[in-house]
Amino acid sequence: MTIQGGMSDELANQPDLLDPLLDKIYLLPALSRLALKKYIREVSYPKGYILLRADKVETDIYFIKKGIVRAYAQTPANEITFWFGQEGDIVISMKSYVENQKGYEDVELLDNCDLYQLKIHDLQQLFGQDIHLANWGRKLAEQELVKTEERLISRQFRTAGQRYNELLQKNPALIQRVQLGYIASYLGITQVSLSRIRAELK
Amino acid sequence: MTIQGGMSDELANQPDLLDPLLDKIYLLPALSRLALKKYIREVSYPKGYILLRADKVETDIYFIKKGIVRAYAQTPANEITFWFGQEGDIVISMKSYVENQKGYEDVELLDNCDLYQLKIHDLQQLFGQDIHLANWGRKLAEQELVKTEERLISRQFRTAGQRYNELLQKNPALIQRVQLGYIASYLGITQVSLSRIRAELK
DNA sequence: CTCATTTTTTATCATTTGTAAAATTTTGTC
DNA sequence: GACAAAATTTTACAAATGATAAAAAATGAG
Repeated sequence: MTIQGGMSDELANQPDLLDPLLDKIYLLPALSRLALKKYIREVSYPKGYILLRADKVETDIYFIKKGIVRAYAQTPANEITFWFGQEGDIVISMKSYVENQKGYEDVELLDNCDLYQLKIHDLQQLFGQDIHLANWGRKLAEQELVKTEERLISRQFRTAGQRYNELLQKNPALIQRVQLGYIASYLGITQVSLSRIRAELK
Repeated sequence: MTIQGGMSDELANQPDLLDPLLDKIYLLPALSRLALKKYIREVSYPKGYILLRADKVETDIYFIKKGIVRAYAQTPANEITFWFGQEGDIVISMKSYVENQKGYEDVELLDNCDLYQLKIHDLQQLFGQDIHLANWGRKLAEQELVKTEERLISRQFRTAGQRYNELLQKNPALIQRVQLGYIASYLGITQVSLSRIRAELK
């Protein structure tokens, strides 16, 4: 079986991790899914690569096939990490995607990463043409919205110590994969404070 | 001129504040907008009324025509206000809307309020039928997402004092309309701390 | 394996923020 | 306008967090 269209051989030939990723958002009819996949290509970048830049209107969004990334913002005083992305997560500059404006964040690869790349422009064209893809895009935004709301609530309702424990429970792998300085920043405390919290747990 | 369909006379007869509210999200073709408005009705509730409840899967969403509301969550220790809504804002339990699950929040009316009410079920039906409404729903989620992200960033990047000043500048009316205890909670500090911040500004 | 570099922890002190209680101001009702 | 209730500010003290520096541990290159 061959798949027609602009899809790369690379993408067509390997066991497909993309389909479940797309369907997790919203179950698409086969034709709509194919139409979308025509515009998706796979890319790899090395550890340390800056995938998105705060001073730029980004033109692409990414799905993480393999690897881990962090989003951070530069402030006059220091640098604040406010998001980690792992396998299955979506990397978007929301400001670019929604408002065509510069975002807040740089996104840095903390590992060598394999990514699925998709042009925002192509996606928006599809939204106007295919009701299933329009609803897929709706669910994409809605699911990110719930996740973002959960992060906001966690931050507003829980102390840094509680949030660290929450992270330990829900995502123990993250703490193995990411250095504690970034995690402290993510929790909104200094690395010294995080050390104190960790010391209390022993 | 008469408008056919299920729209109430009340809604049809008054100067329409609803159209601009709907179009601000995403400019709809006339037919799609009419299809949507058929399911929207206007309701009023008094100050103190609890519009959404944390322990309930909510079935409706609301647009605020007139008035001001707050969302808060009950914690074992106390009550945390984490959102204010005013004219033009949308009141949704995102967990109910997106995942059909209980949310975190009660929403209390801080004034007598006029609201536009819309059943989530009806809206979701429309999303499957009309690509323009599907894209309207997409933009609704996307715009709320950017707003939520901005609240998260504000909270993570700025001190309570900075955030109070930001609020003073961007939304001075809010501070007039809402008691400071709620605003302190919203800023993530005690009322005593907020008093200290306000005292320093004089 | 060893050394240099980076990351994490520990210790000390200064600052900020919270808690509790009292004093003051504002609001709403009769 | 006077009173009661609610909201806000002030004060004093306690607890938590940050800044800085130094020690310890972990990581990585040769």
